[in-house]
Amino acid sequence: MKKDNITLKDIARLAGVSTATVSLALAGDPRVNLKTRKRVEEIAASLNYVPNEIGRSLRAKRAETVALIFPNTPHNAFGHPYFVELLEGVTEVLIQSGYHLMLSVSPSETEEEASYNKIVRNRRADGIILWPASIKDRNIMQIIDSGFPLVYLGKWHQDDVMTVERDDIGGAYAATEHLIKLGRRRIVHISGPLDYQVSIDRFEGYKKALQDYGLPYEPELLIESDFTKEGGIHAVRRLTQKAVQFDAVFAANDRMAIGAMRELRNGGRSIPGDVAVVGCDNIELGGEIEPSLTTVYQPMREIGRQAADKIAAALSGQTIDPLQSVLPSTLIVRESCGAGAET
Amino acid sequence: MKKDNITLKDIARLAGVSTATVSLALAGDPRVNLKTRKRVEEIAASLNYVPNEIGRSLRAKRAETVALIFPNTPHNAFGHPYFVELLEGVTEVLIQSGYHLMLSVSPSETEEEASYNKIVRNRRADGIILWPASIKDRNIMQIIDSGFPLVYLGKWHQDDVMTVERDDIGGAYAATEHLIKLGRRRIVHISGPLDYQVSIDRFEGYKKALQDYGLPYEPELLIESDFTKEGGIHAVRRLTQKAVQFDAVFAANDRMAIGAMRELRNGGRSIPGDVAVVGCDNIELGGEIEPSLTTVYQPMREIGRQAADKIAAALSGQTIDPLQSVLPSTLIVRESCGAGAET
DNA sequence: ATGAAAGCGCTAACAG
DNA sequence: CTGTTAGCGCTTTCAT
Repeated sequence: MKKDNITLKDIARLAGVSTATVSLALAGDPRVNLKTRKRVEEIAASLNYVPNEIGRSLRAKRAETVALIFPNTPHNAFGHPYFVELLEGVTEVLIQSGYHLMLSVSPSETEEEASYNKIVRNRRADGIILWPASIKDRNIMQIIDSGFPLVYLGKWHQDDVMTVERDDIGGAYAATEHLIKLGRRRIVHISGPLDYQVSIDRFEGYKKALQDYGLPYEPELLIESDFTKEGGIHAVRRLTQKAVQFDAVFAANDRMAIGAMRELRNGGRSIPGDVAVVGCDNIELGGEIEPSLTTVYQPMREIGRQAADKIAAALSGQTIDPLQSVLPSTLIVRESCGAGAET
Repeated sequence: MKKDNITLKDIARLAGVSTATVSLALAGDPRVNLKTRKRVEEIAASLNYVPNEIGRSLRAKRAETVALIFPNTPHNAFGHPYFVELLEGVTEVLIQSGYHLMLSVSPSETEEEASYNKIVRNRRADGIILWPASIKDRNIMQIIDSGFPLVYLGKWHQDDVMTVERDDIGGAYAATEHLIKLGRRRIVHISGPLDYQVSIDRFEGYKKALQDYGLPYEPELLIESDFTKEGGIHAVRRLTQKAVQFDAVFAANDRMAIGAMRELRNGGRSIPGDVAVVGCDNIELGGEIEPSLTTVYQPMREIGRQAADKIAAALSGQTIDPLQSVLPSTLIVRESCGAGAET
């Protein structure tokens, strides 16, 4: 059972040299005689030696590990449509750069402080990629102030902090603009909870497009919801109750858009004939339903890649290319907006 | 910038005691005077002391970390429908038990050996939860033989190895039985690649149900495919080309089932009227399409929980409840099978 | 070209 | 009750 692992000492003994020499030899240091090196390497290989990284880490004061911190809030569980793609991008780069990935779920907001603090100070990770839970996050300030390497996935108000962002404002703008260009004039926006940065930004993009095209923003056209399909359904019900007139819906995510579509059709309205609908996120479902959902695609995989790139570069002391990046969104035009295009 | 962290030594100096005393005091050891303990605790708190876990790990020879190893093969990327749920279950328990989670993507099969070996021996993790890439995996044997704590997510041929399994055979059996009870007699099975255990098992369950109900297994009713929607489409095309008669389809996953449905309707066949369809996995999409997809649900979150439970128990030296668990599948009856029930 | 020794931060056995 | 000491596995001067 569970025999102890081979250490440098074992190899040193067998090779008849000191541990220091073994260490140097295995590191390929030119100072050590070729013959000794060969011998050491052979013995190491035959014993199936794998360095104990804990020892190495303690010595080097580096864990060769990056922590990906993801909040565990109702709107940001792992089931979040972006999570998997982001993770793919992050692992792809991290593995290639030789870092381990520690996945940390940030717990309830009350315990967040202790949690962040631990991750930062217990030296288990050399750097952090952080998906922010909410905008009001004092604890993040602490990490940043401590100088701990961090990539923040979102907007941050200091320009010396590494960030990788999706362009939520631009995406929402494009979606709204698209509807306007198709001749829609009374465009409802079903937003997420407005204490989330993502909700605020998508709302912002919506308003900006209206304004740029000379349409008034009317508060009755804004329905604040919760990112769920049911939320989309209820949003449409509220509009119907209040007898609000509208010919288009831009929902801040696909699930709400799909809920809205369902309820609209239940109410006898055709899509896109009576009401054009555009969502956000490009979840798989959107491409399969009838009519298929026009939506905004955010390159989360690439965001993950760039975040990992930045943290890896920072950890190896390189200067970071652009410290902050915003990645463009793409409008995916399908049937629900009535543009007649297919994807 | 990045000031060095507080260590025991710092506290010891400030408190005027030795590091050993500080260590004991913070561990709440009763041997240390209450007054000194209080003082030490205060100083530690005021300095915001967080133990360096690397040092602790080296000493304790434990990393307090569990690695989740997930293969990076075409059929098992993070986008796999089960991955997120599994991950949720695993993190839920692991966090509660105080373990860190290291996420390891096992690379190309050629490099697998080196990779496993490293994870096992470099002491970065104390235990492994392993999602097997394929059935022919010599390397896993090595880990098991070495006595390294491992939970294998699937079937394993030695009963002293910890496993948590979903019941693929039972799930497939239930799906097929359901179709038979609905009066279907010529049931096609669209399988996954038959060098995957999951494909073999689901095929097995299918055959078993046929046999139990006195229906012959006919090789022309088996189409081996690849778990993709396109695979489902092509499977139906092949059946049509060969003019095979059938009144039901049991697909080994939902994506193939959905592809099959699409192609069947393109060919003018109604669902479930002409052909009843049942899938496997319970992906979100299945509940939304028209007609909604009857499918087999596997409790992956619970599997993740139990796997984490087992590894945590093993690491704390407890005896494991049942060493091996098989979790039951549930048939989710919707519209595509024609049972008239709704979910 | 190699070895001896120190030390990363922590804990545990043993003294005092 | 507290301090001393040693050592986990590794790397890195500094001697030799």
